Amino acid sequence: MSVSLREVAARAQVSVGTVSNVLNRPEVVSALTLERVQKTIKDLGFVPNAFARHLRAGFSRTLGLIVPDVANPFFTEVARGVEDAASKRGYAVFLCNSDESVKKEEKYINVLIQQQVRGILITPSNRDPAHLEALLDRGIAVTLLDRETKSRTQCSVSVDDIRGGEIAIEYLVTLGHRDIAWVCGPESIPQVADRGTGVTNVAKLASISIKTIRVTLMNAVQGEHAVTEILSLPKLPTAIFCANDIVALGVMRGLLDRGIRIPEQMSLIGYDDIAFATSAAIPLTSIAQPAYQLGVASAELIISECEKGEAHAHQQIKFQPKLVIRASTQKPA
Amino acid sequence: MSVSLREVAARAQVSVGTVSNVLNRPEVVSALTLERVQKTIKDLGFVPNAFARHLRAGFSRTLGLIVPDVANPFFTEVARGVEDAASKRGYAVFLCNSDESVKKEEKYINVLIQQQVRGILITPSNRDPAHLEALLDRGIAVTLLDRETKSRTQCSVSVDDIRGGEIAIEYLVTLGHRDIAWVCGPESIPQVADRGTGVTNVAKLASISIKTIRVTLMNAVQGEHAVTEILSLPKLPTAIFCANDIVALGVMRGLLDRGIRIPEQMSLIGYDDIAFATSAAIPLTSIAQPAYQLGVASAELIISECEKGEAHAHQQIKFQPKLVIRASTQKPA
DNA sequence: GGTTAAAATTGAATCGATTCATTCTACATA
DNA sequence: TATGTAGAATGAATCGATTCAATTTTAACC
Repeated sequence: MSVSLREVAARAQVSVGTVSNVLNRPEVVSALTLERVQKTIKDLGFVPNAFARHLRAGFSRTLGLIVPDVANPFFTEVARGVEDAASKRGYAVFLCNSDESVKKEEKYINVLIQQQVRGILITPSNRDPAHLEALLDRGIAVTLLDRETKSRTQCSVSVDDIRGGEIAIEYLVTLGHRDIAWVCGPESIPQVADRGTGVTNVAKLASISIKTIRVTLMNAVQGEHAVTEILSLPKLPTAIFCANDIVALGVMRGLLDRGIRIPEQMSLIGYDDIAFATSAAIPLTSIAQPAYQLGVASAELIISECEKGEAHAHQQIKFQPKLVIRASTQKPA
Repeated sequence: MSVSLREVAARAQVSVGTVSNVLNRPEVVSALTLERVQKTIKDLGFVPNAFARHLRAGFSRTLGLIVPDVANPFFTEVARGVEDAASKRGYAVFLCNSDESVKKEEKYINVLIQQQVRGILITPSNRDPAHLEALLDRGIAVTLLDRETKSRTQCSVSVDDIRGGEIAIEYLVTLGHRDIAWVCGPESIPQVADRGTGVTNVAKLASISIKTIRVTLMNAVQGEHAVTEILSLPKLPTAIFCANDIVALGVMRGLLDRGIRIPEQMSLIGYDDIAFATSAAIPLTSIAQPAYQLGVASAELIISECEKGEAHAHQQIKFQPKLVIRASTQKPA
């Protein structure tokens, strides 16, 4: 079936130890032997068995990445960043999709433990990720992704979601809006909660009141449904801020279907600034997050933790969101 | 660090063989012992080391999935299908992104060999995936994804891209269009080539000539660039068919920027029917492919191949594409 | 040629779960 | 009491790469 190091050794007339040295410490092998063994490796098409290697070493060069929804372009970008950075350092990545379900998340964590991953990058589904601490005892590093932690036993890479919420509402207020609806997902999602906090902060300062519409899932269909609720509000808002772009695109569709003009009759802001925001019916104003950077930073952080061990200092990296103005917002009528 | 089976055995006062039996053949263990050992496993938080297990077994329960672009929602959907199906059967999946580069693809194949994956699902970047045959000698099953194969040593799951190209042009011709532009990617991408064949087939039948615009990468920016080329055509087409939705969205933006109205002045069809096609500036008519199904089918196929071994009969599954009509197409002016 | 230090090579032990031939137990039957 | 048998439990050998103490080879010098 597959060629083992032992066979290479036999064929090249050297010991297994030497072949191992050729692979891992070529500098201690004589030039002649090195060349001969390398040729044999090539001839036989030998690829070392990562299982055996890591079984002995006690750890692997694989990472796990658990995100709530790969179908969301924001997380796809994050995943690309993680992958690129990991692959550059010789790490392979298991990508898992928790679908915002705590149960699925736990299942995947177990799978990843079995696979002996060296570290797990996770955007946890529940607010209090205490169960993650247990991983550390297993020697598995954990870095929170798109989520801040107060715990000093983990790294985290996040974007300032409170500030993001603030920026959005500040911008709308500056435009002159005073009746604003905030379409958000479950309070249990920390990103949503934080953006909501930002919304409230600014609302207080500007002494306006903001209507909260809560959807159960952050997808386009739910966004479309939210429109009905918005339109039945006692006082019609002049602007809508959505917890992410996907929901915003749903809301947009709902509004346009009912003949409501954007931005003339209703301004609309999303969150994430996914690539498709530009191609939307009305190019969508949004709060941009450095998704790819988020992925890269988190992968580098966790790999550094894996390799430096004790010498590693846990870090909390926080990126800043940015307002990207497009056609879906303007002054209220 | 991590608890080994040996420690469980010691603590439960049984032999390692018995613990192993508890895990893999509980029916041969007496009820009393079974319970005691299971309790110990729980107490100690023991999770079997997949490396050691698979090293001995000679194979793993992991699959590799190599796609040209995870950022493309079509492939994201495929990946979800693969993941769901694999996870249901207890398999973990490495997701790799080849970026349409043969070099990256080869690099990932090597990584996957090292990780001892049981099978690889791949949408190959080059047309003649001869190098994949070599994987079979390693005992790694290979299933082509979104790509047909004539080779009877592999399974394949694909969508009839020729038919897809035909459907699109047939529809445009039926509407009355006779001047059509076909915006496609590199000829080296088989899906593109096949769709092109479909385009040509129908063009011949209807005796119309179709202008081919080739972009180097299948992304929105390239689509936008293609518009310049289209508009400089000696005879302006009345309809454009794009090789995928992402490119189509780019073309749409390019057209709208220049004040060309869709569909009044120009009809536009995409391919893939990604979720965002609905939310586009002009909801996009597209050729739908059962992406999720594609993923599920391919994962089930390869797992069946892995587990049945010789008894497995290689299959070529082919799905049919479907026309989804939205607002971006109508009769020519 | 002899001595010694440095360089190169060797190969048995190891990682942890599985396998399977062997041993042990319990219990029914002669 | 002796015998047979099914059921349960055992533990050494195994998978393949790595490690490292021990050994062999090479080079350098007097």
